Amino acid sequence: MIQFYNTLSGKLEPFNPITPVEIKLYTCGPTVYDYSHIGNCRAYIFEDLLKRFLIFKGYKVKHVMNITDVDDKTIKGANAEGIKLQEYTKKYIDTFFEDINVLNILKADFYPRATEHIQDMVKMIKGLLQKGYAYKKDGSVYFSIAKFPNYGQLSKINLEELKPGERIESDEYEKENVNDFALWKNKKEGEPFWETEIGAGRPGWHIECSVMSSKYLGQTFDIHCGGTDNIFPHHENEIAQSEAYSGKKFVNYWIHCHHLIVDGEKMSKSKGNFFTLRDLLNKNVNPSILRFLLLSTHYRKMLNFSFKALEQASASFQRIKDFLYELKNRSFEEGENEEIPLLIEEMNQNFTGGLNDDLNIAVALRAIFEMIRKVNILISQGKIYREDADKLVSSFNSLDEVLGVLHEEKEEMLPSEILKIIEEREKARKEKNYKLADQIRDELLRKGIVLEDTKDGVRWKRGKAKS
RNA sequence: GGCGCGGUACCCAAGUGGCUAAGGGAGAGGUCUGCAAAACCUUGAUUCGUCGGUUCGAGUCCGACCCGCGCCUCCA
Repeated sequence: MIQFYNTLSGKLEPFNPITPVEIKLYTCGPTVYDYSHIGNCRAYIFEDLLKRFLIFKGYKVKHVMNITDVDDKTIKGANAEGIKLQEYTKKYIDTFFEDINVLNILKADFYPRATEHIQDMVKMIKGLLQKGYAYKKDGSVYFSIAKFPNYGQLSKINLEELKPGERIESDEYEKENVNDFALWKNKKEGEPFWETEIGAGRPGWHIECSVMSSKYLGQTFDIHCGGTDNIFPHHENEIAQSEAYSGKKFVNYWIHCHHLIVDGEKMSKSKGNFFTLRDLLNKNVNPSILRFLLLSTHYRKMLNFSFKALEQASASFQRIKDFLYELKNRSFEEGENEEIPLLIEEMNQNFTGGLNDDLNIAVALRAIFEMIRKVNILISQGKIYREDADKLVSSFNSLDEVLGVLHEEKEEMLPSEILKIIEEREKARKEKNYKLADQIRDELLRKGIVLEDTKDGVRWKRGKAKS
């Protein structure tokens, strides 16, 4: 049985899909005004883990992720560069796809864009006007939260106690109630707009998710994900719009991941601790290791990113890689150990059991590390045979359908000059010229290449460049 | 102010009523090795922020307090 923490109820709940045939999943996608930062990456990776796990459990998943390509920030960005909105957002849409690809995130089935669903939005807004949930004012359309008594159910916010804040003054739109939110924003100087039945203007932010989720997944669907900051007001407003319009429950399970902080502080550009994925790749951070790090903290816990944490994750990750390398490359005798299938079964049980429990990743990873230790002991006792090694490798590959980190990148080739150097060293070793051999080894170490002399010959791997 | 999260070994971190408190990293010891490195094995908290309480029994429940952090109208 799978259970998830549902923000709506504030409790762990058994997961019961609307139809077991196919789970309908909606995840809040990027606003394409900048490169993905590592906080975005964490959210995407969490959603990917969730989705992969559901697939691993045998479900089909229909996944929709929106792309917000018109909003205050994209407009501002395009204007700042003096280019058309589409031209501006295209760049970040492209880089978004590059980023999720680098992180080995499974593709969604649909990536609907706000600008391509204006007519659908107009239709929903018209419906809300007709039903009396929305009103027009100075060319804009607002949702009247006073008409929706359940407002606040997701965020547990009591509107009477919500202090309006200073934002009212800076808001140039007139609303009946400060907490009402815009469904449609009147045309404004210097902003793109659409001529529609409800007037010339552009959509408010929340309406796109309500429209596009129901269009592709139906008016009631299973899971909606996002970061905790989206709970209020974005997701609260989505519920209000969608349920007012359809009269049906919008989403059964709201699953939110917590934020990421850097060195114990909120990540912000002004603090200089703001990292995009690109920044890290430029620092030669291995994306699999980054994925492993972002994956290994439970999604509802705040994740403290630091370069020290990255190093620890790297060492931990390397332990798994070394184990698999050993299984694949060591020469084992023919035969099999009947204990192995039992150990594999135990690992699978523990791994799946952990993830069943609200994606408890720590328990799942423990299952893997316990397996590694047990098998390493058997290897040192000579009790692992060729077939066992093969079975173990394929069992790890199977679990990696969920983790998405171990998959073998293409066998990396070293530059031929370095291969030549390694050969030279081998020759020196055969001639017992250990002084030269050690010299060469140190030289390669400085270049970040670690050599290991094993019984089955020399092995190299990437390490940290040491001076 | 409102809502919420967390404080478990040097670091990260699981565990939410009951055998000896997971796992990973670092450290230490050992195996292997020409020596190394790497890898592998072994090793770690009489104790779970503080103080009370409930209970036969609490890190785990209740209360108070201390500390750190996040969100609160467009930042995942």
